[in-house]
Amino acid sequence: MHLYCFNMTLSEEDYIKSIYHLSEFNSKSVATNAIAEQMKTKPSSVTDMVKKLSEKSLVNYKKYQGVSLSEKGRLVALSIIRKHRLWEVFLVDKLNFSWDEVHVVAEQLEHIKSDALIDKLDAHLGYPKVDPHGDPIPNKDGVFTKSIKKLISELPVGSQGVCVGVNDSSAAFLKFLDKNKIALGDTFKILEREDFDGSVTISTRAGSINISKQIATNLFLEIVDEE
Amino acid sequence: MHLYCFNMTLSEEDYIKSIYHLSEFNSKSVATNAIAEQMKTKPSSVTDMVKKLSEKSLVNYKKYQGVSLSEKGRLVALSIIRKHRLWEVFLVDKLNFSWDEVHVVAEQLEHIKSDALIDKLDAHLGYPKVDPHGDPIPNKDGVFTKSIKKLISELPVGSQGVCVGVNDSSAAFLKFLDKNKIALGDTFKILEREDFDGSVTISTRAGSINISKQIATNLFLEIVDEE
DNA sequence: ATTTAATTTTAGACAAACCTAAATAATTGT
DNA sequence: ACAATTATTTAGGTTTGTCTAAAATTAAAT
Repeated sequence: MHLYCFNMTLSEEDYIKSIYHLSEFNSKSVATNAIAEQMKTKPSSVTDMVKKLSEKSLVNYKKYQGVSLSEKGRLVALSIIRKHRLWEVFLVDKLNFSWDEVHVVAEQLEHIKSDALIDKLDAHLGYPKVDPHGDPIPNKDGVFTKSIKKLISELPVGSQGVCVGVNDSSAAFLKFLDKNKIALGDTFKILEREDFDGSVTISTRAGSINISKQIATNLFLEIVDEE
Repeated sequence: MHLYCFNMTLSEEDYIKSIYHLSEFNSKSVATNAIAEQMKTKPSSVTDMVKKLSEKSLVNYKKYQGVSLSEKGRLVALSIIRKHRLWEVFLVDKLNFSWDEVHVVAEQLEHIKSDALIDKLDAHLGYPKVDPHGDPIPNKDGVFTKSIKKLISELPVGSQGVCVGVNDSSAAFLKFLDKNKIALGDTFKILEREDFDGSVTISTRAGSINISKQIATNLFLEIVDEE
């Protein structure tokens, strides 16, 4: 038996992905309203769809009790996320897109149905482990190493890690990073944090620089060593 | 004003493409039944859709008189075909798909909406002029050099050309070509044709070989020089 | 030139995915 | 504990793209 079904509509896939992301951290059940907000639809539409997904055993659902993904649903979600992130790597590594442009296009590409395509794309990209934002790419069976990606503002002094992503992906912010010689893949160490303004001094290849709290809350590090 | 509209549904795009292909050679108007057969739907569904496309000025349509693409519709068709063929090149050149596998996947990829994506893909592939089947790739403005691709069986003795495609793309046929050292991109010259069985002698890099009429009716050459 | 056959269109229905408005259940505040 | 608020569901309607069956038009055949 195949792990996930191919006969899913675009809309069904989007709902599954949405539910996955909403329950990614607080692994409780997800509220109808929360899904409606994320999907930019109305709660009544969500109820309709959730019933449908429940009949397909993709979610666990009891009236008024919220929704959670079944194991089957979780695997579907992970296969979509795998595709999304592989396409993002492709767009950045091969087509020279910048971080902030890839999401919208990947949202479309993630729905392409072809196992062979994804296998070959994966090989072509050299079996990447993370996407351009530093998020882990699940393997074929939905297995992935949980990211220990954290915002600089949330890390203690002494932490060291590889810059793997941004929170704010506006053109302005990316331009700022460029000007300050901060790039994806660089290794940083957090040297000092000022209590009064939350600014942080970090060491980079180009020496040490001080970044504002606002910047610190928008840069993700993948932790290598935490003192 | 943009040359083609982005707010088209998947189904609308498929109909436009279908009408384009049906009127590609006999440039008359296309019959409702013909579209229905190609699209694997019923004639009544075609009538509905054709009315809709007519209101959007994508086709010329008068009751009981058949359909033809408007200039606008033709440009939409060519932009879809451009995408389809670029993706086919990508699948073969970069992901190592074989000729016969790419069509189905490209049918999905051709609907991805992003100008930037197609521009960058085009550049990444080195601005190819033809797809893996030897069919020409229209440029951004829908301009393309009409292919002078012909079956070996239809060419006179003395013709010379580059092998650009196959008619029958079965695994068995592709295997046969492989065994006889015939590959896409090879230059052939037609040396002789036997009247009694239609078999043809062609010169290849590896010397001259005789191919049966059946093979000759399944191999396309892009003509370089015709005596 | 009619009749027959084939093609095309209309009319009415259906499923998917959405909507609004009203009803019901759960939660919160006092 | 119970009224008020918020969250969720139901009921009924819309649009898109499909269908079947019947009616209308065109083409073919004798």
